[in-house]
Amino acid sequence: MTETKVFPVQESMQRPTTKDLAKAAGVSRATVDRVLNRREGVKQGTVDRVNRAIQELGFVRNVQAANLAKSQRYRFVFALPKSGDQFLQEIVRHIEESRDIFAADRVWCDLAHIDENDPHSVASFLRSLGEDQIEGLAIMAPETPQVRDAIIRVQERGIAALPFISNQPLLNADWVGVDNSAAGATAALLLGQCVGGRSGSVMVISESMTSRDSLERRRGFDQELIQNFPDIRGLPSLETYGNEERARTIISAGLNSNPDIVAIYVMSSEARIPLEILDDLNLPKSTVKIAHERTPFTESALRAGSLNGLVAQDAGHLVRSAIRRLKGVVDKHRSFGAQEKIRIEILLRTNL
Amino acid sequence: MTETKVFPVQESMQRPTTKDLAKAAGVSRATVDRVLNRREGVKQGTVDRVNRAIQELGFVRNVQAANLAKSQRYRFVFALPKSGDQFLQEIVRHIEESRDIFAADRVWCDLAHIDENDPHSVASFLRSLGEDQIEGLAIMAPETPQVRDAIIRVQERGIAALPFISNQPLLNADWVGVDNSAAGATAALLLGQCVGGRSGSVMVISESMTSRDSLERRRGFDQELIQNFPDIRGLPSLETYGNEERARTIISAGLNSNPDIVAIYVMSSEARIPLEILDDLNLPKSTVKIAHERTPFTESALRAGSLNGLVAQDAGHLVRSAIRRLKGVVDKHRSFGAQEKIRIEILLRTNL
DNA sequence: CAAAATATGAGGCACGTGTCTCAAAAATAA
DNA sequence: TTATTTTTGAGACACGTGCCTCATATTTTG
Repeated sequence: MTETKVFPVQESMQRPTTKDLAKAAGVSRATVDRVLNRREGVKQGTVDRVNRAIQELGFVRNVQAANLAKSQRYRFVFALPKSGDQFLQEIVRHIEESRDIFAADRVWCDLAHIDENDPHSVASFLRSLGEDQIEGLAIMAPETPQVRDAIIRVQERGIAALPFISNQPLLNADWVGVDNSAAGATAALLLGQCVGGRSGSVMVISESMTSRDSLERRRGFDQELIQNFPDIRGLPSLETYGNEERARTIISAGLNSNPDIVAIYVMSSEARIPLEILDDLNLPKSTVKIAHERTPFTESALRAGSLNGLVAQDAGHLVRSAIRRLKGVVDKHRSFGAQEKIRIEILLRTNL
Repeated sequence: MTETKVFPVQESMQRPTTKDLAKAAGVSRATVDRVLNRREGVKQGTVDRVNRAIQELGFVRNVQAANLAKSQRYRFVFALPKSGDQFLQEIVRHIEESRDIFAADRVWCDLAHIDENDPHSVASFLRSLGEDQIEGLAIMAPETPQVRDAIIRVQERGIAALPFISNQPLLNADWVGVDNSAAGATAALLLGQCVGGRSGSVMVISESMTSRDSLERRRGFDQELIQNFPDIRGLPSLETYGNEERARTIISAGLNSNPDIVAIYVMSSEARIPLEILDDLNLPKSTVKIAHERTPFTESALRAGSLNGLVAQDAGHLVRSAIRRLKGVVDKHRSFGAQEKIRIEILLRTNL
């Protein structure tokens, strides 16, 4: 049997224009324009007639033409913490890559470094953003009343604002990032599976436990461990504060005082320092190690077998998703829903 | 410290137009157009001058304006196998979702069902596609000389063609899908981890082993198992041919004749039938089960704990990536490289 | 009822590029 | 040199929408 299928062409695939709309609704193009762009001074009855015509014809505004007419540009700023761990460097790399990828879509991406631990300075940065300068903002900063309010005010000024990686839960807008509690649970499940029935305790290393993200991650981790791996006990989080000296001290101390450690969970996105320290301390080969985020370092550790698994969010997806969503907000797109959800990825040696 | 940053605005962020290009190169807009669109009859020296100006100004063609001028549309066809397993249904669902998402970009997606096991009919379908009907084609069909040639001829007719999910390796174009060998290896690694040191054999269930995809997956699976889990032995693949009766028979027979089975690997994307049969046969709870692809069925099986893990490719990403790539080819975009690579996902209960 | 306010229409220009045509200039051949 | 061919320029129109002005039609108010 021949599977020939003739595709509908020409007329039927020509999308209706505002002119068609005007004719169908029995109004002028000017009125159609007034309705489409929600201008004042149109009778409700007329608005309804136009909207009905939109429905019937399946009219979709030609965003390209509209952007052309408006000389619309998409100037976006990624506001990222100063501190330059490798994960952040990956993010920056992808932002720079995106510049080329989205250049054809009239998207500009700029970087701004903020002092994420100083809400005051972050807020003042946000205040400095005018809608004549940018159309959108993706911001990675810990949740703070001050910052949250500043973000709301940015939005009120007509700028699309999107929490990025760090959620701002009170801001019930959508955001780009993963569910940290689920990420922690995934780490626990993966870790538990690798431990494979042995019993003992897990060392948990974090840069700091002050942010909501860290706390959620830890909570998700503990819950999963308690429920499904009763033989594995999570130790209190060791906080390195990003300080290598301190990290070395507390990690050795932790190992000495807990001889039953069967696994180590490096919870923060800066995995390099703790992992390097652990390498120096030559642990038994059977000690399971799980970390977060894919960086050149964690990737090669995984390949070398000195790391069992990685729970990660795809830096490229994060960046591109943020751009597409900001663009969607500017274009007044409807629902972006699940399609842009960031997955919690599990990376093993075989699926890098 | 206040983190005020003033962003460069206006002129500097106005992308140069063809008019600017013409002025910079000291030629007319007509000549710029001739160079940009590779028309004949321009002296090499002039071409070089224009190209130099493009470099210097960092000119990027405004695709939106160009498309508007050309009334460019993107009519794409997804040619998919008739057989309607759940994974394929997911793909179809995402294609339909994409219609709305990409409508604003003037993208139409059509579906065509092909008889994937009849290369002759597939080729004749491909022959029927004219460049006046569609701009791009994503095709999921097993590799065959006949099909491969037909695809090449489709491309020669000026239609963007992209192997979709099923690779056509001899066609050294890029494609959208995952490395099946790595996917198999990942399944093995995950399975081995879950088995956790026990020894025994693995039942491998597949719909059929005729396609290259299946063979590669199996090969990747075996290699990983042999290298890293010497205590686990992979049994010969059981082929169901999509027939439930047959599946039931061979699975029970397999279980009876191999009492040391510690794990089951459902290799094909149609996991529902084998898994339902396995549920009926109440195996020991400790039997590890790994399958491929996320569908409503496998998802709930994972949630219920009757499945240990899933190795999947994100159906939504596959579809959207295919659309973006076809669009890229039509627009003569440069390199899409790694940014659109489809990941091999590991799904556990916690990261659904 | 007239006067004022509101609603709609007609038409034009702009956005950046593609695609024509026709004329002029430059290079090449005779 | 002149005749011919090749290369370039100038200009116009189109694409679909946004945005503006001004005039006319319709409704509301006093």
